[in-house]
Amino acid sequence: MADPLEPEQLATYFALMESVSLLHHAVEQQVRAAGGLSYVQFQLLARLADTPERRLTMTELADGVVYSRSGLTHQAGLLEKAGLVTRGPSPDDQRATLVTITEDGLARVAAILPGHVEVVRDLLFAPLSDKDLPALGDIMTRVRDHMRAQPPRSVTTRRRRG
Amino acid sequence: MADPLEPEQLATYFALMESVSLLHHAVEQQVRAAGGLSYVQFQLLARLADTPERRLTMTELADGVVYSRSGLTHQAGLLEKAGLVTRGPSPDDQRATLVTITEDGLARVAAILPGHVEVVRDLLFAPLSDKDLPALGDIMTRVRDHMRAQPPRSVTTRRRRG
DNA sequence: TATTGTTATACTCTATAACTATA
DNA sequence: TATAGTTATAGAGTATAACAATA
Repeated sequence: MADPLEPEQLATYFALMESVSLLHHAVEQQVRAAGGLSYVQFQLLARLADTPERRLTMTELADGVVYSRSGLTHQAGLLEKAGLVTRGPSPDDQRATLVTITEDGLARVAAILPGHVEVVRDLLFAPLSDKDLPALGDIMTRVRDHMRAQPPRSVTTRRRRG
Repeated sequence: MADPLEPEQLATYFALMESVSLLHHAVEQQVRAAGGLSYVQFQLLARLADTPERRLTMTELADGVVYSRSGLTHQAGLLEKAGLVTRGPSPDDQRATLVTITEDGLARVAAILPGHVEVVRDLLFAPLSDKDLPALGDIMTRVRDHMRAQPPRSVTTRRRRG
């Protein structure tokens, strides 16, 4: 289990991390320039906009975007202060908070999206062939699902070598 | 140019970003638990360790890891204070600072690496087939090289639609 | 003039722990 | 007891602008 990665694995890992770092940096700038939001805030809004009901509980909203409850509370507070979402109690579960995207929030997403798509296309998809797209999509979907299924693997839970 | 991404592109983009976000979070925790470093600090050390001379100028060191000079100065200062690197003038260019990894720095990298590799293998490579690895490596290498070749694309430089 | 790097500063993000309230 | 969320707080990361020194 302590075997080193093969050189090809290592190179692939590094290429993946650096590519996404560069892409993240680029879209972060675009989102901030076009909409005055951080990428995390944009992701949260985009997620809400993509929901039929246009609302999610805090826990649902956090999933995959933010890794601490307090962090999400903070970001949701900023979005609410900016008038892009509202927060209210859930009828189903009195403990839960329903976050709903406002018209302004939808407009903000719409204002950011075209430029965002342009950056992603120019940086990520431009160098890919027609064959690469489904291959990458298939691989990354599988990887994501695998990671989601993993136990949180928090440091405290982590077993050191079996 | 303002055409939306095709659904397959969008799904691929999201899967890529979420996967790497999860992976980044996991390795960040591993690096901090095993070596008391942030991922950026580990990347800087690993980069130095991978160099024949075991030293690079600040500018060379920054490349692809950090996006502001002051940020690198800050991180290099932390690494120096921890005794993991030393900084000194370059004989070739009096303006440049040569950053050299110390024995302690090399030992720190060595202490982190096995667990790091384990996390990467378990999270990223476990769900990949023998065919997927070269495919992903090829694609991400191409994407990275393409992004590196791009003009910085800073917001101020960015042209809006040709 | 352009480049390398540092400093000072300010801001954002994130995480931890303690807490309230509901299931 | 466990879960949903908030608050307060502290720490780390990052970026901007002004600066000094060398090419």
